[in-house]
Amino acid sequence: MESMVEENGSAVDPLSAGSQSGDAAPAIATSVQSLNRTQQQTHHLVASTSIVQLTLPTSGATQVQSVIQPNQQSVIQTATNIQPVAISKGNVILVSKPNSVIQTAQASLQTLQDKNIKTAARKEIAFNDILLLLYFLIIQILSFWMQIFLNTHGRLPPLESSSECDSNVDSEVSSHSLHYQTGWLFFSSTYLSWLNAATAGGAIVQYAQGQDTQFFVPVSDNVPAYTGHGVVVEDAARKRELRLLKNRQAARECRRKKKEYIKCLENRVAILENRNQTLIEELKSLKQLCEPKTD
DNA sequence: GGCTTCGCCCGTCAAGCTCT
DNA sequence: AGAGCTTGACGGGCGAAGCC
Repeated sequence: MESMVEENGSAVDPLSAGSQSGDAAPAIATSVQSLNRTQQQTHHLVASTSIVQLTLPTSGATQVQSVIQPNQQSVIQTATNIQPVAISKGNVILVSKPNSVIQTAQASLQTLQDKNIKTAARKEIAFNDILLLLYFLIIQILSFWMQIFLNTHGRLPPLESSSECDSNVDSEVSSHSLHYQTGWLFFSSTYLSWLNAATAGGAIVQYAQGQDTQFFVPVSDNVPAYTGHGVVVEDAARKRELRLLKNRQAARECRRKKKEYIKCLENRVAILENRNQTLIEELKSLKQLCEPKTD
């Protein structure tokens, strides 16, 4: 991943560069230097959402500076009171250096923390989207298969062990022209507890233990279209759900990138305004120096 | 307290673009 | 050509702030 940290005022366009590679994340203009420079360590810079996030070595102090570097032939001089900041792995950089172009107001600390919480919550929502889709598919398949079984047997499928089940269900299913693929998920009416566990970020799959009505649900990587009694059940709904899910995630990512881009532009504005002001002041001082003394 | 407005975020649709 | 991706546009939900 390429880092998109601005250095010396040259900004990187997060949309033009980041969107191409797909994994590059833009960062707010903040250059990072390790005090342990001799080791030539490459620090991994990640900017999820709008927050500069660094993945740094666990040891060693890290110095955070503004885009204005010291010892440079620039009209903008760096303040000398740079405070080394020890950064633990995965922490968020908050620039708070006096006289820096980039100032992190104290009030924005809370904002960043809130955004962290919101970002985490949205990631969980995205994860739950997948689980809900999975749940939706399972319920759909389950309902259809149960209906077929009920129509032909007048009862629910019996309680059977999973090892016996494969062949039994196979014959039942094939006799009813129910095409299915590999993988049988042992399913029961206790699936709600499984769902709760899954949506809570816990277990992915829990098999029921058979104290109540149990049945089997065909599950495959590609949920097939079923043919029962000559009626072809299209998987258009499944495709639509998948498309909506992907577009939902794409929209989130698009908005995130746009916000990053806007923040980057705002930062460039701040830098250029500061530089402009400094140049004006330097021009004034030079004019005063060049003016002939009149006294 | 109830209402209106505003800002923000989200999901969805559709059009354009890219890739295979 | 078609599938998939990206993004602008639109509408809805929700919370905060202001007004009565």
